[in-house]
Amino acid sequence: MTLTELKYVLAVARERHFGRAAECCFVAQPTLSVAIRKLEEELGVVLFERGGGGDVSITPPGERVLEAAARIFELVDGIKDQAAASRDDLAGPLRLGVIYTIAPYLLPGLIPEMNRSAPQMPLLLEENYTRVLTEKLRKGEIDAMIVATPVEDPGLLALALYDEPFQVALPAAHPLCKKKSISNADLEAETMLLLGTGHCFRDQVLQAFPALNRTASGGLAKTLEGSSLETIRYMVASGVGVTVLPCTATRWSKADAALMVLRPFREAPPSRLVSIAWRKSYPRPRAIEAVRQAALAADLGCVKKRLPALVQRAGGTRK
Amino acid sequence: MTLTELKYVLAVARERHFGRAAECCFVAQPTLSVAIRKLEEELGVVLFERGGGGDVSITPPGERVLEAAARIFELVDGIKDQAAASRDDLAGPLRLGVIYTIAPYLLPGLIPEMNRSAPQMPLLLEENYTRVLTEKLRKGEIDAMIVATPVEDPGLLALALYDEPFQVALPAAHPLCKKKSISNADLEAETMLLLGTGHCFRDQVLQAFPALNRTASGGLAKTLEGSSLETIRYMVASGVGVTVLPCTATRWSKADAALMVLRPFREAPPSRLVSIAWRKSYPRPRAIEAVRQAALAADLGCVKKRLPALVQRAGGTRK
DNA sequence: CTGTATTAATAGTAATTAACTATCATCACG
DNA sequence: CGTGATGATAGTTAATTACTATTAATACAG
Repeated sequence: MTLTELKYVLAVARERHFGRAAECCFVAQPTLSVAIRKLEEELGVVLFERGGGGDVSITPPGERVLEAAARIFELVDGIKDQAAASRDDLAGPLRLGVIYTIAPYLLPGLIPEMNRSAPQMPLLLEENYTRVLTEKLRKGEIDAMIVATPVEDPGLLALALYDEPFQVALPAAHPLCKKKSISNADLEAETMLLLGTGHCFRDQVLQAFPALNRTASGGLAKTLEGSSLETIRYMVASGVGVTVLPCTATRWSKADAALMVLRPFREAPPSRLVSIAWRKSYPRPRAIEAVRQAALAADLGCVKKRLPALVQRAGGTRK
Repeated sequence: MTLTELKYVLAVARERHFGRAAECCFVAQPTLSVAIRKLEEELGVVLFERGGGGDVSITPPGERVLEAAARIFELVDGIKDQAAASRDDLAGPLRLGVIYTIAPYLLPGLIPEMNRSAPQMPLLLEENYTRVLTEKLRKGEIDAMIVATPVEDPGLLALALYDEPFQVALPAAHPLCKKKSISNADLEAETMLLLGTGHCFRDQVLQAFPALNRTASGGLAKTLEGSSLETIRYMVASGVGVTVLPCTATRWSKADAALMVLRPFREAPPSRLVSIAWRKSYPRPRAIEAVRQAALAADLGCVKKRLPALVQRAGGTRK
């Protein structure tokens, strides 16, 4: 049984005439004769009674085939309609994961931009660690992620969004406030507040200032498990210690500004590269591109936007 | 879009693996790759995400195709099941027309026989005139008819069932009762009770005794419009006149036997040939045969059953 | 009754489509 | 880095489908 045969059955039943039915189907009459006889032989049932000179009439079993065939073609049309509706990459939800240290600062600018540029594509958002997001992305549990580490997974693609320099945040009363800029040596002598393990930003700060990594042995860094950058910011404001923040996390209120001071690095400032990543096989590339464009359009203050040309291709180590 | 393609979609979705899905479908793996890509291109939508080394996952639009495809195959299976059920000629109702002067005498014997030989084939019965039944048979409004005139319609086939001789029915007090048999001359002198126009039996009696046809000019025949043979029988019993009956209509009760007498014809007895007819194109020949066998098996007393060999082919005049 | 027109079936051929074998590209895993 | 597994691709063969031409059967007109 084929859909073509069923289509012919519908046409013959409708026209009650093989010749006219053939015209409707844009085929020659013998095509219908052969196709319908083939189906009749397959089913072992005569579907039409060909009355010599008179017209063709449908038999009771033919009637039943007809009903089912009509419903089959409703479903076929439904498939085509839904496919046409799905053809737009920017339709249907996109599951987007964003790491903890980016989401609160990027999303307020990204979401309105997406609502404008892709109103038919609701974002299903998830905040999590890079490691978890990468795993979920691989498994297809999310469709894209925005992270701040190089994405080297084979099977994933990534594009850089922006470069985010770090700055030093000091309590307003801190002695270092007197300096215009902070040297690495200055910083390494302070009590540094850090995010808990798992946060990539913690690792990035530790990598930039290896000397901080002396916690166990009398420690200059203080790890705050289960915290967020916002929590750390409040602790700085209350004078507990100093910290390093990505610049997107440094746009605070006037009230906060009275309690905290920002200082640039004297030496080459550390920074992190924020990228969007997705499965190489993900079938909606334009959806990714829309998110990328929205991220580039979002007002993030201090960051250096990356041009499309600066593509960071994942799976880099091996050629 | 073809049913084969949809079958492959179901298999790949079920197995999440092109190779295994191909095995399930008893085809080679490239067949699936090509077929599914063809469908994806036709729909303009990616149905499966082929994840490099990992397994295959289905996309949201693929999911929707899957659901529709599953329902399509339910309907396809339904078609096959119903076709299998319809394959038996002796299943499903048979619309049988029988003329007024046969039905009351044949059906009491035919129906139980049919219930025995074809219990899955209910008979939808209609009593009517030969002319009306023939028209309905041609139009496909009934499937077969039992009549007593030669069926000459091209497009129809017929087989003789039995030969039904006529007999004379007289009121018990009638002078002719004294005779052992009735001559045509005797009969033509009597007041003959006849069915109304339209009944073929009326015409057959008039044809056998042309002298009766003098109604207008002082009439020896009395036409009873809208009556049945039973009504005529009662009128004979009440002494209104004599009549001629087919022998199947002469099996009456003892009470009736006290009021009416049957006499054979002296000369070659007139008779009528009862046949079953159907459209040449009717697709259930075994259903017709079952009715024919049941009619031959029915106990009709006096008739001469026709053997299958004595086929009366319709549309006879032209070779 | 005979020729003509109509309609579906059949035969034979051409075109299209589907499937197979062999091979390749990609990626996961020791 | 090889090795094994997986899906894609290429080229060929087989099967199916559709077409043209013709036939058979019937209805209809003269």
